Amino acid sequence: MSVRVRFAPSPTGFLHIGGARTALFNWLFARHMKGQFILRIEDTDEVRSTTESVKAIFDGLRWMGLDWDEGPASETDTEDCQGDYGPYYQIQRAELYKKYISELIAQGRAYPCYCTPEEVQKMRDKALAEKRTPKYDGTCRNLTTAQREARSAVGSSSVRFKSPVEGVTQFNDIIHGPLTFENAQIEDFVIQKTSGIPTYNFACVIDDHEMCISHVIRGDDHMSNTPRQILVYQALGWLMPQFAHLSMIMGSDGTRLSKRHGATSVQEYETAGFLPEAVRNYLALLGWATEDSQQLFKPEKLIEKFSLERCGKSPCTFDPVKLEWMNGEYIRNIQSADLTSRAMPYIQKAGFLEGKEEERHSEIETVVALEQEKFKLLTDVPDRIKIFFTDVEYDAESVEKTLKKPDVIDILKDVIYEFEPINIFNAEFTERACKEAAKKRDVKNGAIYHPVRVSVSGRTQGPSLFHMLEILGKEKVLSRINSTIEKLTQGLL
RNA sequence: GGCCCCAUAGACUAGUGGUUAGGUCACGGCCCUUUCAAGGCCGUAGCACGGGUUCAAGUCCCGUUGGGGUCACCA
Repeated sequence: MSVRVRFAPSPTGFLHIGGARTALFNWLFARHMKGQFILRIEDTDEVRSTTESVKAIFDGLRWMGLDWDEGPASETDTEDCQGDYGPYYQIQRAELYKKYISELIAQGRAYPCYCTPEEVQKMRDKALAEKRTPKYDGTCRNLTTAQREARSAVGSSSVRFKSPVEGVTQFNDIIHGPLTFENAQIEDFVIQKTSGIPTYNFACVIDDHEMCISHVIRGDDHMSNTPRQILVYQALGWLMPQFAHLSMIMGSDGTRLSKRHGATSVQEYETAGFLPEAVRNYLALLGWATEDSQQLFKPEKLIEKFSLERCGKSPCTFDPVKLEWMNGEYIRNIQSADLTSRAMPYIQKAGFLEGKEEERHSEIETVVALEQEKFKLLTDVPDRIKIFFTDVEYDAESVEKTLKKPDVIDILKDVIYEFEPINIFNAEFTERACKEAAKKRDVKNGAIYHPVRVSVSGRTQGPSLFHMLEILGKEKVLSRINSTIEKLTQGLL
């Protein structure tokens, strides 16, 4: 039997980092097993589902590089899909669910319930007040045909699944092993709302079966839903898929990852300058590891080595610091041309090239390459390369530390004296010239280097000095140093 | 509270009865270096606790504690 897995988000918000991890594990498993990865939109929540969320989910998955073999092909046209098991929006599969609801009612495995949400809520409150487990009391479970007819004449109904009152429901989770739940704990849950729309626990089963899903890989917050779903499989006489429940991702304080832990949507990570392959690599390591605890994987290696059996059972904490480290690793390891194109949107956003980014592409690439090993985020790129393209912005602290020392003006003048005759203004000759200046003044090289750095770049931190000078060119370097001398003389710094 | 799951350093984890408990991030030190990085070397730090089983337990069993999940006409 071929492997078919699905990612089935409900479109009620952006693509959350936890959802992205679930999608990734499904995708890795599908690719590893040479199976199918299916995207299904679970939009049975009529009030919270939005098309913006559908788009956000698509964008997030595409950015992560998680392509789906079957699923919606368009976020706007819900009819448009790829794959033979569509439609992939649940709201369009209403007839299918109705068919099975009728079947279950006919078999006596489900029944219409005329209790209103308010009445049910009252039961719940009462149970809680008496410290009992809230559970539907079964008012409508044993109605006679006559009673049913009478009640349906005056009002519409929801449909409840008739859960067994005794026995246990078991399944063998790929990650957790054998799991057992007592049926007595499971109430007669609603499978069709009064609106006629099925609930999650029902629609999910119908679709997983109809779409021939072989493995259900999802967060372990769904673990307690599983016995309910299994009951539905059994009632319908269907074989159930294999289940694999992934551990939850937590924030640094041990609570469920949420807004107050910082960025939680993959879109925010894109904006912050992360590379999708780094995010993917990091997320893969949250709850999964190889025998040798390898950290960095080429994309095809991740697919090759991934296995559900090696997924961990315990919850894990999301660590943004390690993600940043990993992003830096990826940035260092791609071609500088590639880095430059990926950083381009962030450079454009910074705005200092005023729309001339494309025509100055090769210049940019040169300086990006110079600084490549220092970037952790793509958003670091504009900040580090800016000095090559804009006028010097003097950093107050750097000025204080290096330009406010005695003799600095004379030192800079000496440097100009040494630089002026240089014809080939490259790293080698500028370094030689600076050393010469140091020698003549009988000072340490650093006494020359630091003032030069600050006068041409405005700060103490930056690229390798002589390479920076070479790229800047003789004309710019001399004019920046002269301008610094002038400002110093006039007391403007 | 009921039910379910989980438990190796601050974080992610390797480990399937016999290991000096390994790797990665973070942290500290040293080296390299004009700066910031990167890199190299070294280091601090861990089997939650208590009972069993066994010649031998991080590893198996039970309990305790702690953490998480879930108890909707949300998914």
